Amino acid sequence: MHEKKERSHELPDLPNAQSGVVMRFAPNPSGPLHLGHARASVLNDYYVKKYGGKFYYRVEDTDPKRVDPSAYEMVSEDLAWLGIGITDVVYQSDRFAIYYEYARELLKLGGAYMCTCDNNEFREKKLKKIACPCREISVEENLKRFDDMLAGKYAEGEITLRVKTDIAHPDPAVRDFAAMRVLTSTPHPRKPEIFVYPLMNFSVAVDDHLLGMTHVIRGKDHIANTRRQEYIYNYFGWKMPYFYHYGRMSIAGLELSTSGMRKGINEGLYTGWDDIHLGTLRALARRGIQPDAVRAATIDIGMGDTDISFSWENLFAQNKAVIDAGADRYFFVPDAVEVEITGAPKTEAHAPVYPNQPERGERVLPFTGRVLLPKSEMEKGGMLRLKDLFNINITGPSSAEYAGDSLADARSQKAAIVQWLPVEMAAPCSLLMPEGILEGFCEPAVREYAGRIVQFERVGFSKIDAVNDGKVIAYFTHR
RNA sequence: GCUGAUAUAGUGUAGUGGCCAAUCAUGCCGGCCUCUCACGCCGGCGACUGGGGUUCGAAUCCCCAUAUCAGCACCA
Repeated sequence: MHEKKERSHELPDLPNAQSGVVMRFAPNPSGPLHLGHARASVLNDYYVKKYGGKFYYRVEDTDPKRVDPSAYEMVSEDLAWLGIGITDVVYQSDRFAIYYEYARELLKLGGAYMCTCDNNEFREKKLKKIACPCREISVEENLKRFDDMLAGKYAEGEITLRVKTDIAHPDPAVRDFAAMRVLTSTPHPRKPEIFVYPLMNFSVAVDDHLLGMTHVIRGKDHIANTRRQEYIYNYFGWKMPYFYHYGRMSIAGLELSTSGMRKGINEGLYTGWDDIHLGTLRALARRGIQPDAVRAATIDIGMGDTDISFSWENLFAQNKAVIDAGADRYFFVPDAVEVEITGAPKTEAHAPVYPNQPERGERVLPFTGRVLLPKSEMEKGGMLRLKDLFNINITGPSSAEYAGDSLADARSQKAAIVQWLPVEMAAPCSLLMPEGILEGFCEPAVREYAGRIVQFERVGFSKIDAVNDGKVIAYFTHR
């Protein structure tokens, strides 16, 4: 009756994976992980768990301008929360010497050159399929320029290591792409002495090979990069990993870019990285979304290259399947009005903590004459059934009279069965929803649920975020 | 503009020439259960972007159109 269904399907097999795989999750440490990262990490993690092998968390911090030092720790926390099975951690900022070594090697192979042309001029030539003069300089001159670069003889922007591809390649994106440059304006938070930085395509190709990646699953924004990296593999005679590129994912009404979220935080639009309106994993966690639900929803989406608009419905449905059985039921009365009920006997209500499992116990709510009811229900007038108590007929904005105990009567009159609270047994409670804050009262027992999820009957699942001086702060999860 | 990719119900997904008058999940509607509009159960609704081909036969292959997306950075 309350068994969890297996709701996520299997992903297709990977080629040459039966004896194990080596994969990686390689984000730029610019902020905490969000739903987009969840897809990258979960898909790769799925296959490492399926086939066994290694899973690298590779920190791609080769652009000091894009490093937020606090992100190093946040990403690790987020990966742990998501249950990603990282086996090895690598910082690219520990590997500059390796990149220099392979860059020198590539120059010797004639697979790259040191370009001193103006960037904009190069770009214009490239679009016209015209090679720049630097492309023809000798290996010796290239190596000299390279050594001079490492010796600090070139200022920022004066020199670029370019990989020689095909200057007339039909795709302008792959023509002699940049692989290394000088950058002195921003010191690296971990390596302040460094001023020559590899660009993503170079460091990624070198590391993917050196670390022995067998399969790479990443977004389709990297399709052109894969083609570029292929040149590096070919120059060195390396074997390419299998590459997969999943499509773009958007979520209605959600900012998914780290820079966009940071901007919003700085402008005061959001309270922080875990603001209820954001798609970061920490925001989802705070709202009561479970890592297993994120995983299931992500695997359900799979790695198709179609662009998709991810919908909250699917994530919420997965999450509900995860949390329902563990969520005790309580009353929360939003926008409460105090109602005097006349003619009723002193009695008490016994409500189950979880209807499908009576053994979990019951909540006892005494009735002594005055109760709190949702304003919206009172305004309807007519008969109401106070759940697990008795019926009332509404006689005014804050008054009602006893109308018998019969549940059958309430049913036959189609009276709403509503949540209520004794006035003397009500804890103030703020329910934070994306649309705003719902003020009201809940059962005092909810104060014991900090950090856990309850279901407020007829309202929805809620994560109890904190209890301050007896006041409950809850985050609405979903219905 | 150039290069590449994709197009199945509201959303996500399965389907790689006949077993597809198309799968599963979610959503919505109806019913059952139930002192929650939860959980569970039953039933229903709802899709192959368009047009040409190829073939005995196409959601599946080819071409064109349209739409969407990605890249064309000294970001990742």
